[in-house]
Amino acid sequence: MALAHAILAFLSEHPCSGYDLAKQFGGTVGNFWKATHQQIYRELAKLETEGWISAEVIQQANRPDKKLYSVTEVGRQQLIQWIGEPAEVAAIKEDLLVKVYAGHLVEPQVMIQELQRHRQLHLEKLSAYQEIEQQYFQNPQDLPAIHKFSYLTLLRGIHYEADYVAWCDEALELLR
Amino acid sequence: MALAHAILAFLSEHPCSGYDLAKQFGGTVGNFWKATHQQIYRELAKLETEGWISAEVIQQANRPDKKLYSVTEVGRQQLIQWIGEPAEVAAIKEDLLVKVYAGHLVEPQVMIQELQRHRQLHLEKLSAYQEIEQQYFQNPQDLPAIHKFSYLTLLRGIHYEADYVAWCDEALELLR
DNA sequence: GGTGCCATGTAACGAGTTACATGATTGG
DNA sequence: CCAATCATGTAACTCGTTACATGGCACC
Repeated sequence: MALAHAILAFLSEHPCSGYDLAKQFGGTVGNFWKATHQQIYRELAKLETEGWISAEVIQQANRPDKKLYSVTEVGRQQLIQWIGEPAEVAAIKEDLLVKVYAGHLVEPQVMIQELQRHRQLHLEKLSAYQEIEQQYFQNPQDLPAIHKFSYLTLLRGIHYEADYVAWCDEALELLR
Repeated sequence: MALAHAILAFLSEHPCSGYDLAKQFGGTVGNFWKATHQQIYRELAKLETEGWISAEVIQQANRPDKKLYSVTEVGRQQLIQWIGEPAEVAAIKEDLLVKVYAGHLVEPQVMIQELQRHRQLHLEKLSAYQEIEQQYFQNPQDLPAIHKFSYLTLLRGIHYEADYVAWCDEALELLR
C-alpha cells in the first residue's frame, strides 16, 4: 500500500506527471522509496480511478503531451489517515549481508574487496547528502515545519550512510 | 534471486526442514532477510527440482514426518559463485520515512508519538542484539573465520539499531 | 475440551522487475 | 546520422502476502 501513499505525499507538494515522478522520486522520496516508471504509471492509473488524484492534460509545444496529476481532497484525507496509522518497523533485506554471512565460503580477499567497494559507495552517498544539507538546511531549528520534516528524512539518510561506512571500517579491521 | 541464496547459505550450515527454516530464519539470517513459510516452501520445491538441494524424509515418533534439506555440491557451487558477484547497494523502503516526509499534514503530537514508539522498538532490538554479542562474541578477533562472518552481520544490526535510536533522538529534539 | 506446537502445503492476489513498444525533438 | 531526453504505456514474469486447509500430539 505504501507506494500509493508515497506518490500521494510527493504529489501533494509537487503536482507533476508520471514521467516527472519517476525521475524526481530519485531526489527526495526516492531516497527511501524506489519505484520504476512502470510501477508508477500503473499506480497512477489506479489512484485516478479511485478518485484520489486527478489528471489534467497539458499540451506542450515540441514535446509530447503530459498528464499533470494532483491530489484530490479525498486523496488528501486518505493520506492524512494513513500517516496517522502506526507504521511497521521496516525489515532489512540486504544481499550484501547474506553474502557476508556465508563469507567463509570464498577467498578472504573477495569479501574484503566487496566491503571496500560498498564503503566507497556509501561514502559517496553520504557526501551527496551532506552537500544538500549544507545548501538547504543550515539552521534546521529555524525552518518552517514543512521543511523540518524534509530535513528529517535527509538526516536519516546522513545517519544511515555514515553508520554504514563506520560498520564497513570495523568489518574490514576484523577481517585483516 | 536472493531468497534462494539466503536459504542456501543457511542450509549449508544447518541442514533442516522448511518448518525449521521458517522459524530459525528469525534468529540469524532473518535479521536481514525475512520470508513467510509459504515463500520458503515454494522456494525449497524450486531449489529441489533444480538440484541445488536434496531432501531426506525423516520419520518421527509422535510427530509428522519432516523433510530434511541439505545443499548439494551443485548448490554449493552456485552459492559460491553468487557470493563472488558484486552486490547492489540495498534500497531503503520505509513507511515511517514516507510518513515523516508528509508529517506536516498531521498534528505535531502524532509524529512525535510515532517517533517515540519507533525509538523504543529499535532500542529493544538493540538490547537483544547486544545480549547475543555478550553471550557469543566476547572476543571477535579470536573467533574462527566462520563465526567472524556471523558476528559481522550481528554487528551490522547493532550499528543499525543504535544509529536509528540516535536519529529518533535528534528528530524528537528538532520537533520540540 | 481448547489452545498451541509440529509439519506441510494450495490458491489467489498484490507488488515489483524486465522486456518490449512507440514517436517526436534536441544536440553533437 | 546517432544518441539522449521527453512522455506514455503493455505484457509477461517473479517475488511477497494473505487466506485457507489438514491432522496428530502435548499440555493445561
